[in-house]
Amino acid sequence: MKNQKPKYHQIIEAAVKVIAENGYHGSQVSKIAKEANVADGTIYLYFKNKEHILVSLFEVKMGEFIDQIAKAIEACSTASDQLYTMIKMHFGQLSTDYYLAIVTQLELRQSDISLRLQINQVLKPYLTIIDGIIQTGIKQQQFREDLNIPLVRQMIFGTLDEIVTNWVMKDQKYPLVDMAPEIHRMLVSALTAQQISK
Amino acid sequence: MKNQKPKYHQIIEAAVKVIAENGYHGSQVSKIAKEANVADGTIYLYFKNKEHILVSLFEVKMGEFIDQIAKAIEACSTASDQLYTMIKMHFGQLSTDYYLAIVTQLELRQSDISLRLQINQVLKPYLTIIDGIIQTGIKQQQFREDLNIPLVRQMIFGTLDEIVTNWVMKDQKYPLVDMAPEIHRMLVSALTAQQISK
Amino acid sequence: MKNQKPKYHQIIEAAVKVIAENGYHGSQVSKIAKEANVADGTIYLYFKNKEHILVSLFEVKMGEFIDQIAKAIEACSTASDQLYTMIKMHFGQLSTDYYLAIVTQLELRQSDISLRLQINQVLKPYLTIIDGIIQTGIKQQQFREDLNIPLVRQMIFGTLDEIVTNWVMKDQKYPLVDMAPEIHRMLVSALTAQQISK
Amino acid sequence: MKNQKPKYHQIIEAAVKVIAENGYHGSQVSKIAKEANVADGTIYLYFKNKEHILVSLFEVKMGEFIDQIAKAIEACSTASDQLYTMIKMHFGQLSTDYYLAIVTQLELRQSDISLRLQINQVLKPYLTIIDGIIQTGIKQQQFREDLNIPLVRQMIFGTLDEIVTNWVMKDQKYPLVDMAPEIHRMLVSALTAQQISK
DNA sequence: CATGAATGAGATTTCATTCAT
DNA sequence: GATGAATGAAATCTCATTCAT
Repeated sequence: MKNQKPKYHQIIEAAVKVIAENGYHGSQVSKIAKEANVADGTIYLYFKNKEHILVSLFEVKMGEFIDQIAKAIEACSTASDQLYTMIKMHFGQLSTDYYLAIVTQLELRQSDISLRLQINQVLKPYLTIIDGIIQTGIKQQQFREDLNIPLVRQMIFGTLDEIVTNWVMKDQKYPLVDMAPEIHRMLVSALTAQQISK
Repeated sequence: MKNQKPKYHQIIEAAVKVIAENGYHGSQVSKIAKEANVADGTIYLYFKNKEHILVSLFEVKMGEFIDQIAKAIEACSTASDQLYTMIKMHFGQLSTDYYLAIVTQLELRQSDISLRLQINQVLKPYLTIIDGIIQTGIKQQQFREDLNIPLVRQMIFGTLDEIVTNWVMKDQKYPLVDMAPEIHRMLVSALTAQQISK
Repeated sequence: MKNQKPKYHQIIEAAVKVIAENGYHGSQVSKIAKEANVADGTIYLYFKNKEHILVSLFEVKMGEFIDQIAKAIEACSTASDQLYTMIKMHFGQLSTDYYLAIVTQLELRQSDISLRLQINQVLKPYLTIIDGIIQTGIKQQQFREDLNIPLVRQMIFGTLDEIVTNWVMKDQKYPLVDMAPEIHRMLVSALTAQQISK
Repeated sequence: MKNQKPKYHQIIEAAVKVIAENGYHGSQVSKIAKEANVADGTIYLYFKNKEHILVSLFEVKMGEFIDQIAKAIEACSTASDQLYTMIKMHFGQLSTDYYLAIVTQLELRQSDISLRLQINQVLKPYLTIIDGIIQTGIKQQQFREDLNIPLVRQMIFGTLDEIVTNWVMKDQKYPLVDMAPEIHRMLVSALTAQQISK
């Protein structure tokens, strides 16, 4: 698959590297072209414009990211396990891919709103996965049945995202994955029917 | 107070409006100057450069935002009440100030990293307030004593921030403050010592 | 005389200092005003515009410069002595007034052509003095009678000016006045009727 | 040779013309680009910035200027002949190239000191030629052996430069080259061992 | 398919000068 | 006479995109 459209992937990989190293505003098309070993004009044979490189980058990388998570979750039976797996995978993948973490958590957020809306579209399958976990939890009577699903989804995603962003900005001084159990415990508590606390 | 440094505040207010209406990249200094009814050059009597307008804007507006929250919280005795008040205030203030919500949730995030770091400094007092609530809850034995405070803080802030951002991006179709009780309930559950769930 | 129009002279002196220290393009009117301890607007009560400050500066300073030379020359009987005195005075005065040398030799030359033409007017009396010396030398049959006076004047002035400029640019590493006898000897030779060198 | 890097030379020639006609401060990059029939941005493919256009202009033009003189001098055996040739060439070349004379004698002197220092570097080979002539004259026992070479060089260059500048400022009303014999005579006299004038 | 030279629109900031107090 | 806050015109340079080869 990598050998189909080799230039296409060359350019995407070059873009990730260039953006991670030079920042969003320091990443000119010509710099990406040079890193990809193609001419500036060649970029435009594969991408409509600069914004399209970034959207495609996000599509490809987030696609893999989400696929990994989806696959891993299939193996889990309870909603709690699924959530735990998701958190570990989310943290794990971004821990592993240094450049990707910088690009998605810091640099790509500097894009303008039109690009951000497209990025949100790419994230939708991830949000759907989260929704699925929540619904599973409700069905399994592990989570409260009166949960407002979009709200819960925003809590979960907002929490994970904020934690990763903090970790990236603090130069990854601690192992991100170690945070998973604690986060998992808190999120499950948040969603679980409370015993009468007297 | 508004009459002290009137031009300074004129320019800040103009900047909020212009950025909310034209987007970060569509907000030229000359546009802000025209909206503020001053000459382009006048801007530079009050602000070192364009970035400094944005930092100042954030300082002034977030300063007020945080002060309001801090004051409201003083009246609350339990950590749970404090948290509820904070959520309501956070949502309430951004619901009320349409322009400010757009600017802080969407537009200012497009700034480059140097500006984002300055913005983070401005947010610190807010994070300190959150930490205070958590510690109060622990002391009052309402929250678990083994909480990882930075992590909890990131969960709380990430959750609220993601919810507001979603609300802004969906054109504020629902009353944001109505989300407060549900969020509060989930967050308190997340932090509360769980009964043995068998 | 200094107490008449005290502000006028304050501003001139401030301009010399500011230009010497900050360079021509680093010398804003506001900087000169601050150095002179007056308000920006006050400058315009004494000078029509910025260019006028510079012309006036040159008039005052070159006026003194030329007066000193003229007075010294009166005491000399032969053209050769007059020339020697002139050279010594020219070098001596610029050696003594560090700031003035920088301003006249380096900074003021960056002015535009309209200002340079005015500066040339101020220099005219100096050129007249040089012409006078040449004519005296011819009358005294010390210099050749077929000299092209404007040309000779340009040689003399061009030589002195170039030497001073080199001296200023090389950070005044050697005593400028020490060059006088050598220069004098060469210039006198240039103007003297040559013996048949067969 | 002109057809190598054609745009580069187009821009240089355009710069000379535009600066001669509009003055240093009236020569915007866009004006030079229009005169050169290229887009504004094209300038920056060949020159790092505006200052670099001016330095390059001076390098190219003075390079040719100096080469011509150097070549012409090779054919002369005595130092006196060399000096005469140099003067004639110096005057001749600037007489011929109207625009160049204005640019080098008047406009380029308005540049700031950093540019002037670079210009001085370009002039160095010319000064070396002058030094060579002086040394030849000494070796040939035509000139005095106790000459202070740097001083003599400054006299020669300062004289020629001042004369050309006067000629340019007076709108070239007389044929500059006609001055050569007179100047040559005076300079040779200045450097020649004097007969005892008793 | 690939190239890369050329394009040209667009915005921040400075600073001489004014004028109401 | 003196002030200094306010003015606003003006120009360099970048970089996404094109198109002839």
